Amino acid sequence: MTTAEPRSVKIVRHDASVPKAMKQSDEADVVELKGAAKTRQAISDAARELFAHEEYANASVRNIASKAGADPALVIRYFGSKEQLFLETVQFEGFFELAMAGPLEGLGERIVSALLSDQRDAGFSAYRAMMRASGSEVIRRRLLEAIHEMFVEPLAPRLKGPDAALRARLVAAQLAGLIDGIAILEDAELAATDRKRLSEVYGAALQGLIQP
Amino acid sequence: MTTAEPRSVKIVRHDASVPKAMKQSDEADVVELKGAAKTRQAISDAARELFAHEEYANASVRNIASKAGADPALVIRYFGSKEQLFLETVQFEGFFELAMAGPLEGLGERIVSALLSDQRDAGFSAYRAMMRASGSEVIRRRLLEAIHEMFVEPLAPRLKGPDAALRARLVAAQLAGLIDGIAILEDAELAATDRKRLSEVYGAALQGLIQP
DNA sequence: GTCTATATCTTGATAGAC
DNA sequence: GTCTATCAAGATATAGAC
Repeated sequence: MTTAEPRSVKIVRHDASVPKAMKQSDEADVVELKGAAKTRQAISDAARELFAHEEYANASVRNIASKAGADPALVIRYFGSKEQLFLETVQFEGFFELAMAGPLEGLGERIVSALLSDQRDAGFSAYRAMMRASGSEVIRRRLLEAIHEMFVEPLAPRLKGPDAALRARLVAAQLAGLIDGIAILEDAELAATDRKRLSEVYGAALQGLIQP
Repeated sequence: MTTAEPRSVKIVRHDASVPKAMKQSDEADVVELKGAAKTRQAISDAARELFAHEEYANASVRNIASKAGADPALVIRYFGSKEQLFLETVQFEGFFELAMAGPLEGLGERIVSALLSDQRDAGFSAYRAMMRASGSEVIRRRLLEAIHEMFVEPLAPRLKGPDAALRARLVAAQLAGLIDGIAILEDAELAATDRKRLSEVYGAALQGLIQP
């Protein structure tokens, strides 16, 4: 079943496959993967996909290996454990940075809008996967850290008035609640709502905490 | 091939030391349950407790039975399946009704305040349990129904202005995000925040959707 | 480097003795 | 009514042949 054919695949290498040594060049260089590196990448991709759409308990090592066209034993061999594999593959991307970069005026609407356009991408999936796996303390803490890094830390220093840190954290909470409804509970009415309208209405609620 | 060796590790029966005062609930404890009804009740209580604090996959039938001091076979016998047991035990209570009953003025703050005082009760636990088990479509739908019954349906008809139904749904989303932070991710900073201050700040954000 | 084979454990659920 | 005994399936993880 597995490809004994020595075909190589072009991928963009991030820091995921780099153990500990810091790369001097921070450009994402395109490399040709062969052998173990290729297999490892295939496992990583398959894991990201399965963790995103399946339940944590259901995304088994066997299923991941099968989807990757690799052997289950290699999954453990390369990543140590299933939980470690989860932590290395399920990550957020900086898709809020653009929205966050602009002025405080209209920021609430831009954040919601950015979230809604990510619907098929990594943001929703990572949050859903981590919430469903939040019985694990390691994963729970990872998600909490991500929330602080993505929202509270960039946003809090910019907010005027009292309780800036608290308000920044609560903006993140508002967003989390929206993801709960759309991406986790799959609320059909919410998903069917016009994005622009949703961005306006909910964005105004966020804005109420950003500029009280 | 199960263990032919007579191991000493077994399920400890608590018959000799049954904790009579397990729950001090002031409801319906006047009736002494006996036999099957008593066992069923013990299983139900243990399940509610375990589903609330453990991961769904980790709250096994065996663990539930062990905690209830009953036999694992009886769990299935009485409730049919693990999922059915979940649906029969994990339920919301109407703890928002009081807050919802008052005037629209200050409703946001009252809702948040009601939520925060429930911290140890059924509301938080049920939401956390259902979110973590949201890989099951049945459970996912149950939670979505509860959100609509508790929030959208009572609230939407009272809201003035456009998008009343959407705004009511989004108020529920705001609340869900707060529960995510406090009860699921166990954000220490959020939990340590003064309740009154939190009710005021986040309540104002809710109020922005209730009375735009 | 990869995969076959398996060890070990746990799950939900069932059958039948007591 | 309760529990012993067990099933069949599936999980993670490991050892060692190729």
